[in-house]
Amino acid sequence: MMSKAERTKSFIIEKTAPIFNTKGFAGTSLNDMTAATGLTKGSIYGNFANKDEVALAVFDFNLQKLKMATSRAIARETGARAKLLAYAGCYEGTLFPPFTTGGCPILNTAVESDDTHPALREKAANALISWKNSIVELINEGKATKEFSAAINAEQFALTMVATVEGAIMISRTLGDIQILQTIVQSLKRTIEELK
Amino acid sequence: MMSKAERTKSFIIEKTAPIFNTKGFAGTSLNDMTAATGLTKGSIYGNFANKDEVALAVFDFNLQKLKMATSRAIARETGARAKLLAYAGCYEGTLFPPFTTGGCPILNTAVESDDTHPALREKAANALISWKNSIVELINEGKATKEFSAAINAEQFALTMVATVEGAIMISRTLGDIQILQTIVQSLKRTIEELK
Amino acid sequence: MMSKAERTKSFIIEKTAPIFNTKGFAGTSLNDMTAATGLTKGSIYGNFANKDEVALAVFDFNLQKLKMATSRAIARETGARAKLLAYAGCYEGTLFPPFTTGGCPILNTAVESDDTHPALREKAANALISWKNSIVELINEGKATKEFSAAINAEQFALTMVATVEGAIMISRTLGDIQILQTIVQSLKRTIEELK
Amino acid sequence: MMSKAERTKSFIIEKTAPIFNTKGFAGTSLNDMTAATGLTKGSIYGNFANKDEVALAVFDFNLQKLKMATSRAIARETGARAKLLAYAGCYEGTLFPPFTTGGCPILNTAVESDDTHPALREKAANALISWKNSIVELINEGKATKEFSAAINAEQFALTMVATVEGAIMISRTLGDIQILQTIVQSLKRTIEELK
DNA sequence: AATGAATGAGCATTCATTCAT
DNA sequence: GATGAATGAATGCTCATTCAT
Repeated sequence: MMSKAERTKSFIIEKTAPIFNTKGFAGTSLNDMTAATGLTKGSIYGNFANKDEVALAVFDFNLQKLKMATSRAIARETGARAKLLAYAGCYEGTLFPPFTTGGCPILNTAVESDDTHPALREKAANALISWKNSIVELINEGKATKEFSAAINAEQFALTMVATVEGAIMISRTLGDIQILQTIVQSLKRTIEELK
Repeated sequence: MMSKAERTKSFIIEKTAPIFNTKGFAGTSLNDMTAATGLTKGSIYGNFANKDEVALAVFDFNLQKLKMATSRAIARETGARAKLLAYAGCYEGTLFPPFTTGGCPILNTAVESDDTHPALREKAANALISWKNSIVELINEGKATKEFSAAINAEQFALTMVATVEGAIMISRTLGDIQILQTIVQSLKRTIEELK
Repeated sequence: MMSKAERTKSFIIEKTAPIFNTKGFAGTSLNDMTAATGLTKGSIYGNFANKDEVALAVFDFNLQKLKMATSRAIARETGARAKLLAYAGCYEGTLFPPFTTGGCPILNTAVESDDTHPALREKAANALISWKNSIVELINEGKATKEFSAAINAEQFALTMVATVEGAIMISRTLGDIQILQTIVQSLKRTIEELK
Repeated sequence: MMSKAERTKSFIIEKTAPIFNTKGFAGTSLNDMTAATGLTKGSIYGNFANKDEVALAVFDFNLQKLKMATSRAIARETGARAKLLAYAGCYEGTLFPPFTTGGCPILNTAVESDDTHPALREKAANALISWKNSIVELINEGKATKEFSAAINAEQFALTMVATVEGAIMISRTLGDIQILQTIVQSLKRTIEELK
């Protein structure tokens, strides 16, 4: 069972996660955090060493949510191609409210932190690598079952797929038009279907 | 010829552009701006109404630089396919120092501003649309000259291409590895070459 | 035998004494105190009403240590002059680590508290008076045994001696040079030797 | 003529000097400083980089005042012994309000900063050394004019004199009794008079 | 057109203290 | 008797902005 401290930490993380994902790390103030949680500054500092620690925990929380959504979507399918298609598809439903507020946390964190916040940047980098690796693995499984040709450059394909999805989310949110995300994902799905 | 005021405005824009693109709008302080220009706060406020106005002008400046680089790359080539390939290729050299500091200004601005700064968000949105439209136009030219099949969904292709490039820049910068941008752009180029 | 509560109180006093003497009353935080003792804030407040109470007890503890060192040094000698010389001499070994950390607690407390903390100021004042009085007593003993002339102004001599020792400690610690304390104490000893 | 900035800096220094000398560096808050000056925090930070810089400037200001008082007292006299006596005497009038609030700034700064604030500690150390040196110089002048024997250990005498005066101020202020300072200084004066 | 100086709201963080368990 | 968790006021400092000169 969870201790009081663990419960409060989780509570702070859950309540501040959408704010960090919307306003960014620098844009989220301690006042925003007390307003969202109803707690005092002292209480937040009693549970986390500083704002950085909260932000890092929030990133982990957001990432965990994302990973669970994708792995659930993949688990439903059988066959490497079907799993890959499910992978591509699940971002349409996942990265918009109410499931997620403020867009893709990996994208947001990566862009804000790359020149300014090394600890967050590294977390975003690891998330991107792990995402890419899980796609590479799916392709290798497909190669093993002869669904895919052994000639496919799995690394290159995976990187391109991740790039396309992230770029699609960015464009879609900037133009305020979910349709665009769907259009680009549809294009990605065709590429997967045609993969030999 | 430029008036004194116009010259000072340009000077402020040029000197602060790399800072805004690196630290973001919220992360760039008036102190950063006076340090970069050697001017006083009063002088900056004598030439711009507020920090927003500088940021908007800086975005226009960064975008203009980007557009000139791409249009120059395209002008060199003949034929729609060759121009499209040149388009894809030119980001490799353009979005890293010394030409650009801090990555792609459209991406950075879009991600920071989408939920927080409507005026900047709109500028980023317009830049994305105009970028996509110029690709659509190239494809339509290719259709006219029979280089490309009339069946191609130009809108979808253009959006996907922009998304892939922007995502590639993000991943590449987050992992601190230019090679990744090249890998993804290579994949994009093959798609363009195979376009029928 | 000591009760549990008394033992904990003593433990807190011993562990925080060097911190109070080094950082001062205002400069020592409850966090410093929990770090030094390994106890929680609640535990400290369970044994003392507040930070003031700890500081007052710490002063008594430091003073007690000092008094024991001087009375032991004096007890070893016979004759008023010899005892006076021993008195002057013992500060050289007493007021530096490991015996004492942070210098003379009377001096430190007096200077910090004189305008800001009446309760501590009074404790320091009493310590100075009692110190002076014990010197006056030694001189009077010397007068009784004809070691010293009855004409000596004992009060004035004692005050000057205390002032000189305290000033010497201050200079020595500020310049980071124990030699200075020895030089001044040597000068004081000569005055005592020449006392008629 | 003084610039506005220089005048404001001086104003801040003059108004906060008695507070720093009374409450100490750590005990003086920015709020104390705004209350004493009537200025805002922003204005103070526009004129000084941080609280440290104000404290250092305040120390210099206090020291300057002290030095002017002593050098004026010495200048009035002729002969090394007379100057030395004047030196000893002038502390009685100088280190109490209205001339000085909070006691001797060298003593206060030295005791507070020796283990906690290296920059202030060094300023206090330099002040002590310079004070001692000026006494050494007076003694050497007396040796040159045959007022004093060449056998006097000037260094030792000067250190003892500084120690005695500083200790006297401390005791006097802690007991809240100016008489004590006078008693000790009288004892010091007799030592000077008897100096051969 | 530019400067120097000021403002006051806001920032992240630390403080001594309390109290239910 | 001790703990873990919370409080809210205070800390030193930075912010974008203003305006008399």
